[in-house]
Amino acid sequence: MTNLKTLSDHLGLSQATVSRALNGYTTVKPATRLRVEEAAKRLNYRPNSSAQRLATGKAGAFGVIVTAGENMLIDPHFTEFLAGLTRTLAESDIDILMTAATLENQSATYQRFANSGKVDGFIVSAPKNMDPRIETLLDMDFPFVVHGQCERSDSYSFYDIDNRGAFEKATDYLLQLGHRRIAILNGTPDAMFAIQRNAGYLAAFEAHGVPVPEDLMVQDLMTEEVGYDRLKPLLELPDPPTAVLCSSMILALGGQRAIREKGLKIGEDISIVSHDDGLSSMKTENFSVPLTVTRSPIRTAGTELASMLRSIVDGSATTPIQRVVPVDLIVRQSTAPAP
Amino acid sequence: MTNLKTLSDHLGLSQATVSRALNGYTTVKPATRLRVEEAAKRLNYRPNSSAQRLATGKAGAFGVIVTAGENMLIDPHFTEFLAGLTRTLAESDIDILMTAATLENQSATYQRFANSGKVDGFIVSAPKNMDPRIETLLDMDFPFVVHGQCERSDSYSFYDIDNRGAFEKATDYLLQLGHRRIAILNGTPDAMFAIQRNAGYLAAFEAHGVPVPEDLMVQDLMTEEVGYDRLKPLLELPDPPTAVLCSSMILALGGQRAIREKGLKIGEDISIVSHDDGLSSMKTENFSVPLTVTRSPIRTAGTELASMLRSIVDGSATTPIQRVVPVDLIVRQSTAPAP
DNA sequence: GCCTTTCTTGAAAGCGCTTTAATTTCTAGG
DNA sequence: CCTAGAAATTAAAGCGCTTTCAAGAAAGGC
Repeated sequence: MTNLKTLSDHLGLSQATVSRALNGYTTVKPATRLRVEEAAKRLNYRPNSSAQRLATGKAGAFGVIVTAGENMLIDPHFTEFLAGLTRTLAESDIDILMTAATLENQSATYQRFANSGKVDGFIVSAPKNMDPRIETLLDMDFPFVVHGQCERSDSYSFYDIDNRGAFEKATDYLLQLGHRRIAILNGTPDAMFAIQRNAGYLAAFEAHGVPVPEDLMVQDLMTEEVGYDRLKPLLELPDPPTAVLCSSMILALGGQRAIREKGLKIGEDISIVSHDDGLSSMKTENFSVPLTVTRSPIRTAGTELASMLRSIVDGSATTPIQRVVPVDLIVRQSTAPAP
Repeated sequence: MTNLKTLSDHLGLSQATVSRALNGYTTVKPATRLRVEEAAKRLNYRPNSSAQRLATGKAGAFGVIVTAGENMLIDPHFTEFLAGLTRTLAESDIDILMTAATLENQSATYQRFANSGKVDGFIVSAPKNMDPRIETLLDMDFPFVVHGQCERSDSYSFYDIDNRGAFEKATDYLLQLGHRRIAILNGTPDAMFAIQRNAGYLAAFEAHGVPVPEDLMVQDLMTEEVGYDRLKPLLELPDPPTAVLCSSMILALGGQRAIREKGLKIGEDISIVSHDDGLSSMKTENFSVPLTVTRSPIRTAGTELASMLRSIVDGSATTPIQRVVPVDLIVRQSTAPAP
């Protein structure tokens, strides 16, 4: 394992010159740099990253802390997001440091990672309403970006899709089709995206002057099981929904099961609109009845947030970067006028 | 940000003593240790991990390198696996360093990570037949564990489920039910698990003295789309399958779609058996017709491999650890005697 | 009370790199 | 040919920790 000393001895140069040559300083004679670079490659020299970090004070890694026990890591959406992150960061030789922390250890873990110099910044996923993690990070004054928008959003960088707009658009579309009994299967009430989507849903009703069917609003975990369990009783109501709005494809999958079991036909007896995060392992256009969706690839969020955090950490961004991107409504066969 | 010097100055002790007290050396007077620990907590002292690593030569992290462009990261199975890893490693304060590397950069990335001291060991996922990564790692003589079993498996540590046995069992069960035209939707032919499952499938046919329906053997990516696309034409054959064996729940999902479209009834006209990795976001028992499966939670693989690698790195394991765990066949409603 | 052992603690080297300050080597102007 | 200034290089300090070796303090044996 060649280190700087070996390399510089070998070249008959000082460690300082070799280091500078390798790090692209201009004060090195071009010929020397070439010689150094060639030798480094030949001897397969890799600077020891711990030493480099200790000397520079930079960690060369971003932290992602998942909540143990929460289904974040087992959520295909999160993986897709991670894929985006990884892709962008690999370009700039930044690693992703991942750990699980229990809910109580959350803040402590962020502090430990920051203080121990393991990471240069954090990527915070799935923010909750009044998320304590954001408070912690702001207090620590440590770089971070958030996937999602929440309170105090003026003071930090985030990237989010227009959740509210998306669901307002979708609800509006269903209302225009004549639906009145529109169910919504949404995420848990603490999740910011769920709050925002609910708000969009409500706004559309208000705009149409139609009373909100509050008995059809569901906020729960986003699993297939829940989609099934929660929609099923709604379909048994004397006045069942004629349309269902789902916050995720996984929920839609469960909803479909309930609908099919009830003997209803999707796109005829009942309409479905789902949000589609563009999971590559399963596509909404391939559902037995292709789904009408509000679509926004969650992977893009990963790539965007990665480069945002990068520019914050390297100092090229001085003020918070904040982006909210619009979401398209893609109409397919799962929606039809109200029966 | 308190460092060792601040802390020791504060205590009126030397850095050496404080360090020893904090790292559990026995040669420190109990009273002193207590005093140090108390002060460390009060001053919120976190040893700088770069310095610690530089001094000890340990990285305190395991590497997971995913192949960019492959669907590994976007594969829910992989996330579930990661969840297992994370969970176990969090206990021992080991981080997971994740990067994506293109297929060509694969070996170079492993070397870079190992030589730069970023990680103490690697966890290799989804090994291929004659996987070059394993060669690279063996050549480097760097600690690693593999999720899956392949050639030269005597020389390294791995954890795997009994893929061959599982699919032999499943195929045998279908053959006993009188099925002869049994389709198999398997992973790509380079994946070790797919090779092993195919072998199990073939072995069962051989044991029953039944000719293998080679026209019904599919090896492809494991996506919903592929499941649909590849099963659909088989169902149109003059002599269509009466049973389908799927290598993943996702494939089964696509297969179901084709079957349903054809108007066949699962568990009556056609049987399905799938492998079930125990994904928590979607359960095979909740399929509209609950699936008969060979089941083995992939998350367990994560926890097991993590602790295996841990004991290899800390030296408590001297010879390769190798585990192949049996897989249960769980019979539900998706299988019935051949029509 | 003195010397040997056993406990504790401290001084200092070293991990491998970056970077500032100092030094040497060139280049060019007079 | 000498010298000031620029260019290239080096020496050495330092990043924050661990750990070896040495030393001082306490304890036990005679």
